[in-house]
Amino acid sequence: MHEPTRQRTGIPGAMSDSAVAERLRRAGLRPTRQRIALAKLLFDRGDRHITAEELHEEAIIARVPVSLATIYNTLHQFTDAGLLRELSVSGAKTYFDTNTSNHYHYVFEADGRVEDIPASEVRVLGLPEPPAGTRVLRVDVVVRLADD
Amino acid sequence: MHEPTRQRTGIPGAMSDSAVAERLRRAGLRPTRQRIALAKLLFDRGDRHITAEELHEEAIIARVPVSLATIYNTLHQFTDAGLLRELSVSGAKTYFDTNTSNHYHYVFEADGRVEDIPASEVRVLGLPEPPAGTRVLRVDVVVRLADD
DNA sequence: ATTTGTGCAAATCGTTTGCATCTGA
DNA sequence: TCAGATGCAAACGATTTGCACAAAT
Repeated sequence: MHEPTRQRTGIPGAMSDSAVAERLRRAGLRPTRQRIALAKLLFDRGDRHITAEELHEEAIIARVPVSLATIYNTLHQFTDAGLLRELSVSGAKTYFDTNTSNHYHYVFEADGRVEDIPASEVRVLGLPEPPAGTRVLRVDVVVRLADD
Repeated sequence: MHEPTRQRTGIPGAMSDSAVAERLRRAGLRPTRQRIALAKLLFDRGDRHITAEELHEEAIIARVPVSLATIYNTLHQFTDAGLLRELSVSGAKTYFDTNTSNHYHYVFEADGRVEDIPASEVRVLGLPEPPAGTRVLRVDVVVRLADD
């Protein structure tokens, strides 16, 4: 139960409020209390896939009272600002991915969990030209897994 | 009334009721009026991607009064029976694909439309072994397109 | 006769919106 | 100050569910 983790601050996270504020500002977002708090929850822990509901709970636990509406607003603003990526991967809920770089996902059908496909050299070959008048925004690859 | 055309055309469809009934029976489904009617709407026209709402409208137009609840039930039963494939591809609505073979999709972000990637030699290379205790159900590839 | 399917309306779930109230630059 | 954020509750759209009724074997 205890990792050799010296300090939970060796993790990517542990940005100071002002560093987070600066990051938000650079993204064109006014650094409000809620946005700073949510940004820290989102980005202080490396790559994660999180739903609005989950983030809301974390916020409450972290004693950052935010309404669900604000969570949704914030997630979408962060997405528009390029800080997050939206994953539409399983039917119902929407996941937000703190890793906006090019990568692919596992989806565990058993519980709907989403995870990155690790260290992969995954490549998609043989894609035809996109239809006239359109351009490729991105290519999503989802590997659906069932319990063995 | 009259039977203007026995087989509407060379289109895949035009299965007789009894042929459809047989197909349902083979899939382990009791061939009821509604299921037969819906199966014909779904499968008489080659590959399609359709939502519950859309199928409901088609059914009404085809003078097959079915409730939306039954549409949902039927789509899921067909999916469980392997007659359809569920596509969770864009946030809100769920698409059902009458083509259950291995193929990939375009999603037009502009309107959420889904289409098959045509005649493709698409291959996904470099996937790692699935995590212990799991097996790959399938690999989905979605190419998201925006208007140019 | 028994089992299974169907229709309806109400219920649920995730998400969005309208609006009055705050807050940060 | 004052545009922009936030909270709340009501609104929403897609899907599901509970239960009385109807149809298939």
